[in-house]
Amino acid sequence: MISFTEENYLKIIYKLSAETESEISTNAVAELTQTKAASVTDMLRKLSEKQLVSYQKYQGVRLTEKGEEVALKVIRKHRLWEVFLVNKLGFNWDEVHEIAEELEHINSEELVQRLDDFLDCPQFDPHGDPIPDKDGKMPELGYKNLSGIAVNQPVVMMGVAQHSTSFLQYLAKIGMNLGVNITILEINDFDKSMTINNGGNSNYFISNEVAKNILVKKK
Amino acid sequence: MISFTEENYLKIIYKLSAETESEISTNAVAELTQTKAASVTDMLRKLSEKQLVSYQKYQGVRLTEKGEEVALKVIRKHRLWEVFLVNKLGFNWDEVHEIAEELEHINSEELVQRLDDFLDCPQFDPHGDPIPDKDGKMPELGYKNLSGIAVNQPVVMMGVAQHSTSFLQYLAKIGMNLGVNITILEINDFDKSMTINNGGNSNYFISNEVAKNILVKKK
DNA sequence: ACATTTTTTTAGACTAATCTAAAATTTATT
DNA sequence: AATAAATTTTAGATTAGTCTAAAAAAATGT
Repeated sequence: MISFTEENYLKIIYKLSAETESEISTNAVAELTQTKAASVTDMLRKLSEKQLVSYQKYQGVRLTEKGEEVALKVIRKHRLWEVFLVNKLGFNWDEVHEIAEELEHINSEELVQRLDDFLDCPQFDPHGDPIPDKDGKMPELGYKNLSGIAVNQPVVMMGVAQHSTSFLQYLAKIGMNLGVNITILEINDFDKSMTINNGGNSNYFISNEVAKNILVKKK
Repeated sequence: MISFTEENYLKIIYKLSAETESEISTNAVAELTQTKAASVTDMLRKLSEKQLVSYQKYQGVRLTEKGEEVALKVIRKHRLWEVFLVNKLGFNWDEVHEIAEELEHINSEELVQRLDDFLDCPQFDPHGDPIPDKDGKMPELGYKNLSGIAVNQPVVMMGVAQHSTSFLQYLAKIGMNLGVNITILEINDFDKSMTINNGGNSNYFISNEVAKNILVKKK
């Protein structure tokens, strides 16, 4: 049996692994789980005993195949529930993360499968994140973040790399929704902030911090 | 903050209260929570401190208004999710209880309200149990159990008083679904078992134990 | 009414997940 | 390479929810 808490640790280690090649540090996990490093150490030992992670003390942690499988199931559930909340219940994309954090731990393979069918087997959640399929296969997308795109290269917004309510609300306010066409009009050398057009009459000025968290593909 | 576990205790005390006028005994709670009496005593003291129940040691327990409010919210969620699982995801009525036991603890007023709307504000769950409204008001129904009905009095099946998988599967197998017309053809004096017709060509013989758990209204 | 049985509570212990403070190890800096 | 700084682990404590065994109270049966 894998507890609610253990599932959260695995999910977080998975997410950190997606950003780094190397082992994940105790502190990095502590930050995302909102606990102290000492608590993480205890949990890593426990997960290691259960063969869900490979962990040597002071050397960081990595998911085993079994651990990755569990993490992907949790992520699958999280994202499917988000689709449900937005597409069926009419929530906005900035309102669903917290609720999905709870729903992702409901245990029933049958439920997940039926939910998937009910939603017509969506490939992406409301933030553009890919939804792993039944076997944990995650579509590789090759999206880039807006920060690496050149001036005048037309792109389409496909997702976000950050899910905080405030960030999502900000994007909604300036009309940055999934699917909009974006062109960078000018990039400031010193801080990489940029002026963009996203289809409307007026242009927007955004910081590099924002651009880094917007995922796009070339047209 | 009210924990998952505390919510379960309150729900169970509510259900026991619906069957009895007097205080609920520690043992009765222990049986339904699947814990030992000693654990129940501890929890009752805790709930009492939180003003969710009124409890004097050795004197049994009763919900306060605040406690009843919480219990009704949990029951509302449980039953709404059951409607979702059956009406939207296509589960059978005997498959949903366990899953709803988990879903009922998801915390979000907004979610409950939107779910309610999405399901067209149902008044009854798939077992015929009434769903409390937003303010905790539970429609009084005056259903009787089949065990108290006279021979030849036509009635309609409206619900069940027991939710075990095996019982529900048995009912489904003999065509006892919500809404069917039932007539008692004969009652055996010694054990109150009975022969009934429920609309089909063949009649069924059911025990009093079964009859007691079938809720009906007169036509 | 008194003894017996049943129910309930107390006392003390256990597990999971967390914490703080101190010790150990690794990494960075001069 | 030695020392300082940062990170990670250990040790010991805490909280929620549970348990068993023993004690206390209530209910039951002559």
